[in-house]
Amino acid sequence: MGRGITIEDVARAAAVSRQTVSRVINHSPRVSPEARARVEEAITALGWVPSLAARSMAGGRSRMLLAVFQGPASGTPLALPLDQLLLAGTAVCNAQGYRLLFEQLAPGITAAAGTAQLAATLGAAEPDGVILLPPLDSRSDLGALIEGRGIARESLAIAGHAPANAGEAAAQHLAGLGHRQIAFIAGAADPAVSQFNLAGYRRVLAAKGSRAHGHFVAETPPDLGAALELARSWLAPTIRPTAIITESAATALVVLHVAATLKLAVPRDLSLVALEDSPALGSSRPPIAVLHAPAGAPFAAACKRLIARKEARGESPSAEHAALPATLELIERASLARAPRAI
Amino acid sequence: MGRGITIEDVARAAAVSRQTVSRVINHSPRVSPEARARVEEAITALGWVPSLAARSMAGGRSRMLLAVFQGPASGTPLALPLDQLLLAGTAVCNAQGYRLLFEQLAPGITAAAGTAQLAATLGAAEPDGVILLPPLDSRSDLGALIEGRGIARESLAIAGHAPANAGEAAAQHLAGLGHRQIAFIAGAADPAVSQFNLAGYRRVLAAKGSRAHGHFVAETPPDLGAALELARSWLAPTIRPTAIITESAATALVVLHVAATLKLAVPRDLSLVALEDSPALGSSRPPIAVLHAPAGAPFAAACKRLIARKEARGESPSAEHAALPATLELIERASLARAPRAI
DNA sequence: TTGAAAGCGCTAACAC
DNA sequence: GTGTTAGCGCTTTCAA
Repeated sequence: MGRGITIEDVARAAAVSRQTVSRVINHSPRVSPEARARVEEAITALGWVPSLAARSMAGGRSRMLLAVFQGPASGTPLALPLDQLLLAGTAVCNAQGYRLLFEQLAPGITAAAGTAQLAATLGAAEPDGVILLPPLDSRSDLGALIEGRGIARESLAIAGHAPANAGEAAAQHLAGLGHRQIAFIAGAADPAVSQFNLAGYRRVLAAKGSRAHGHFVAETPPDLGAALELARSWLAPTIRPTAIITESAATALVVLHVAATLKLAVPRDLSLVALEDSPALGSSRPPIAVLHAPAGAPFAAACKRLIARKEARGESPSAEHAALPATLELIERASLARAPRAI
Repeated sequence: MGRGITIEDVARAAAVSRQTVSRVINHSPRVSPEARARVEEAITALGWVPSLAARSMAGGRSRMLLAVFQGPASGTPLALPLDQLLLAGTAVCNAQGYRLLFEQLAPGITAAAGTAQLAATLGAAEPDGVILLPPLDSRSDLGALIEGRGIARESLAIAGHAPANAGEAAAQHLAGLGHRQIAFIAGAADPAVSQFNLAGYRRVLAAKGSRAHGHFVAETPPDLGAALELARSWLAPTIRPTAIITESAATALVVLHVAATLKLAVPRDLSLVALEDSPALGSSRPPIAVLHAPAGAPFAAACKRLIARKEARGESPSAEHAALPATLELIERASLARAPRAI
């Protein structure tokens, strides 16, 4: 039905010129209140929505952002929480009248072919801004290509690829609660990430003069059986951790279960933090706290910044493109408490 | 650098008119081989990529598909494997020169507001086709809105919302392997899905004359402790299931662990199938088979069909929009075997 | 087989 | 403040 309504129709209905309609939808101050009112009324009456394609052609702004990521090797699980990015990103973009497009660079693709693919997309879609997702954020050739076209760029660094260290932060937080006997159980999908977190954890304990990292560390992801045994062997003795950091959500649940069987109350006798979230952690008894890098928020922030740059007519494409600091988020849940007085 | 190359530049370089260039990129047969060759050479030489916006305006085809989904209520995990859809969808679309856009309808949004939001997006982006993702696939008002604009539509039905019943299929498969004592442990995020699977499972067992569904069924998702107990209580006795279906991946791992402690060999003494995949299932010993509805494939198929309809100049928007049958995929892994002779 | 003309719907300059 | 004039880069007629 509504197909075919143009700015012309709106202009006629409001008895103004197309330009005035254009000024209204572009928030130009140079429109009289009366005209503006008539135009807005006509717009809603007709249900008109300006065509992105037309605006793109005429205005030189596509109101479109492009997020580029590296596709997973076949069978490999994707390292990126794409759904979170999509959710957070589209929400921000849509709110500002922008669209967000995702572009997948084939996993095993050569540098040259990848550049070509991106170049093609840039040419076709003419995005107003591009976000390079890890591990592409470090590809300077892609960055150069983008900025060479005069397009704004942001690079997203997230957990594991990032300066922020969840292992360190978790240990720090627990130490702040008075804990000294803090354990760590690896379980990240990527061993490199585990090493990174582990190093951070060790740093904190060393700084606090604790030697728990000598006794209470599992460097490799345990399966269910191993995790059960491990937790039992740590928690049954009198000298035991008062807090445990687990990289995987599953292991956190195992620890919780073992604690329960040993009559250890969480969080009174044992604090628990996972470095990975999962719905199950929120519904366990008690729910288990999580410290992780929320990918959605920084991504949304990157989108916002790109849009702001365009809106501000700021023609500073190759300006700042600092990688976002990977901020960590602590989901406080009932599994955290101050350390018991003496241990 | 390359910014500003237009069809005009290519035409000049190839010593033809713009039309000829246009014909070449649109695969018109009415171009001489020589002209075509010159044009193609010029295109690659200049690195020209036709502007989507311009093509959209002039041609009436945006080469853009829109996937609409319902956003998750805050805190709620998304019911849709968005990343899989994104991966599979963009791959198919990009291969055909199309783009795929995702639109999120606010979760608690009213029907009217949802329609308005979709209408706005349809007007702005002018997609060539729209895919309604569950649970939006059943919203006839949205379907009508889309087709009213002359836009092709597909609706995707996936697991749980779909005719295909993973519980039934899993039971059927195990029965085909000779199993009669087949157990079922619920664990889907959505209880309605569990009910659905459970019903299917019961149907199969009843048809086979088995009464296992009287003894070996857990209707509510057990937590870790409950799952351990449950598995032990079922597997320790002489009369026990020879196969177990678990809805959650985590529970499958628990069962595997218990079986190991009881010296039951999987799959010799016990077959195992999960209705949810997870990387951990692939790396357990033995790896655990999965039967699930892969969302990516049917979604990609829907994209393909929408594109094909456009390419075929088939102006049959309100034509067939049959919901895709939710196909199930069995990932055969070493956890499946024929039932032991006697039990 | 090819080219010329005429837009698609909107915005950027300019006038008024 | 408002209208007018040109296009943006491509495809669609229609002629040749």
